[in-house]
Amino acid sequence: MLTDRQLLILKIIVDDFIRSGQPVGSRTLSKKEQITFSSATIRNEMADLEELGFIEKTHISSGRVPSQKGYRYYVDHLLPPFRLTQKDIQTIRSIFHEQIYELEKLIQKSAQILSDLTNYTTVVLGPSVKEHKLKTIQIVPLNAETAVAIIVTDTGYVEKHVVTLPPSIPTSDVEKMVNILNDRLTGVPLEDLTDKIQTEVTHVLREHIQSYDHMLRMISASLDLNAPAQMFLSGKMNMLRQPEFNDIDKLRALFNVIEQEKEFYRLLRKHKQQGVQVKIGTENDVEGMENCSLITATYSVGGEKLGTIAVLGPTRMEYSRVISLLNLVATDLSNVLTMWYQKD
Amino acid sequence: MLTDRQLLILKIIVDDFIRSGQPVGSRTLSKKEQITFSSATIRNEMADLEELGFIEKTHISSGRVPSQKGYRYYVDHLLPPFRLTQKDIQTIRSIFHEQIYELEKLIQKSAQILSDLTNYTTVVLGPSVKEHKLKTIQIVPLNAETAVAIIVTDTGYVEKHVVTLPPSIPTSDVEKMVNILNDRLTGVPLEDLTDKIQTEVTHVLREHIQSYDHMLRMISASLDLNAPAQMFLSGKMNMLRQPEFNDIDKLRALFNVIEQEKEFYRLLRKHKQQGVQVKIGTENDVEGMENCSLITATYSVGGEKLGTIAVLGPTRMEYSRVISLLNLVATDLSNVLTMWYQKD
DNA sequence: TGTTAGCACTCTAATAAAGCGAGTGCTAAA
DNA sequence: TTTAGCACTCGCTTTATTAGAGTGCTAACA
Repeated sequence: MLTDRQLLILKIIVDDFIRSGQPVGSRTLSKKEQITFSSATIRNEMADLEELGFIEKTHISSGRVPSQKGYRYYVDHLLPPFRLTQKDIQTIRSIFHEQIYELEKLIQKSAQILSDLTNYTTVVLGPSVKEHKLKTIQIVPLNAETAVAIIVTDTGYVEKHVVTLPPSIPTSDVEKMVNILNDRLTGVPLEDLTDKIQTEVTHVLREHIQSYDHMLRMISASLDLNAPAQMFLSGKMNMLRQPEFNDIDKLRALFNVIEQEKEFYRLLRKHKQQGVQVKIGTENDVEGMENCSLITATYSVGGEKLGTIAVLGPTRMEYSRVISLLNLVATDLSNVLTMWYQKD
Repeated sequence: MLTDRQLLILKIIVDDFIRSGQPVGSRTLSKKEQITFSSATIRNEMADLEELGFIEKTHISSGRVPSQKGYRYYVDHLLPPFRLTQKDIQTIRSIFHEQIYELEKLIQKSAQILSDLTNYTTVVLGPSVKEHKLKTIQIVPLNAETAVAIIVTDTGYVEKHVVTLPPSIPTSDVEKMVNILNDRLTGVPLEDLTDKIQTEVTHVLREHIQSYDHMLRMISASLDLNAPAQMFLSGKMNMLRQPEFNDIDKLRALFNVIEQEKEFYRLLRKHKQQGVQVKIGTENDVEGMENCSLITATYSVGGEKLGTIAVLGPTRMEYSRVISLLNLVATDLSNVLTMWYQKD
């Protein structure tokens, strides 16, 4: 559909605009060494490209700027191969050289490095804990009335919850209950806990424990894990440095979205299959993100998706570089996690 | 030193400027009902006030704006009594009506409500966990090589740390160790743990446990609590709405400080004694906070300071209202916490 | 037939000029 | 001591002007 010359021109326009942020004119283009024809020819080609919707003018006599469709085509067909510098690679690898054994910390660190390297914002969707299996439940009484209920999963995830104890319950009962719970529930995925308690634990408790109903309510409350997967954002303030958000109103609109987090949650969850995905401008279908692109990748253990890691930047984004960086982080992260969890 | 009339004028200028954000001229002032004299008189008085350094002009023929000294005097001597609305009071009280049993959540909620009510940014310095006493240590093995070490304090604070286990250590040894640690260390303030382990636990462990040195190192690592007290920020983005930060560069400078967090840590720790403290502009002695004021208050249990809660806003801040709100939150928070911890 | 030089034209952004209005300081009168 | 009056200052907005970058179109060229 597009001639080679048109592709060349489109590619250079996008590259140049991503680099400079300025609309690209025919004269500027004609000076590029890859270009062997005159500015007049370029003008003709640009008029065609504009008619086809790949580029647009900011005003009637301005240079051209990639349209959303133009970016899309660029990302799909024209992306120049990008060689990460050794320094970038080393910076990323350094995350995994440190002795970090906690999933959350590892994820946070990844997000931070990625946002530092790209100068954009990184969003990570942590793994849903629902599928993690219970390792142990502990109830630590603090005083006569309150206790901390602690849940540990096979992945090392720890959740705590301060609860009230029934008045004057014997300590032995608490211990008994903890034993029963651990006996029956170890290895059960967190999302099934409530059911399992209903079907298997209630009747046992009823036999052995005073005021078992209060205790049950309490334990159910602390197991109320309808909490969505954790999300980590890093480098929000990098957006302050993007010239497209020099306008305070655009900035406000953007941060409204960013602070919501809800939308990101939705967007990141959408990404199911492997590989890197690029969503440009309105493709994200979020108000306030018209001028942003979101590049997402999943990380996984042994092929099974754990979560999503994404970079948010202006549509005028260094796609090539960001995709490479994101890819590296995601695969490294997956590798490390796969190693971790294959030990079991 | 200042005549009553000068005080009146100063007060109205500050009030009006805080309200409107516009320099206040003699004509505007003369229309206020409290003012019984002419604009010419006001001009004379304003010239004096300016000479004394309480107000300044933004340019040679502009209205007057409070100087830092002016704000200082206003806060120290002219603060109008502020009656919180019933609605504000109820909103704040609602924090404490909910069944929250966790210190962190309570603090976060307080910060959030305070930033919502004021439209400024709230910073809270959580209690230092150093003085909390150990309730229990648990070590939950995850697989052959790793385990989660969990520390619970008497305040319900939980800290976890994933650690590596010595190769092929018997489970019984881990249990033994946990028993020994709990035996010897329960009730010890966290900050003394390392010492206590050195003096009291090492020799016992040596007798009973294989590869006790690895275990010791491991447990020490997970007790490495030189982590500073937690800090919570809420409502950072409220600053976007302050007209003084409409300028993108000022905004950047401000967020540089906010994101650092280090400076806040320093500032909030400085506040030792009871009561509300107001630091205006350069009084904070932090680059980038010249246009900001920080109002701090401490919260405490039974008179003993636990942490600090603060509101950050532009120097053109609703001092009266913020002080009242902050006061209410801090005292309510103190009351609730005192109730909690007097149960022991 | 595709390419290019040339040119008139358009529009932005930067700069200058002009007028308005809010506010000041000073003077002289009450 | 207070106030009315007035000349003056400056920021802000509006209007004009200009320079420059870029375009589309036409006609000539290979």
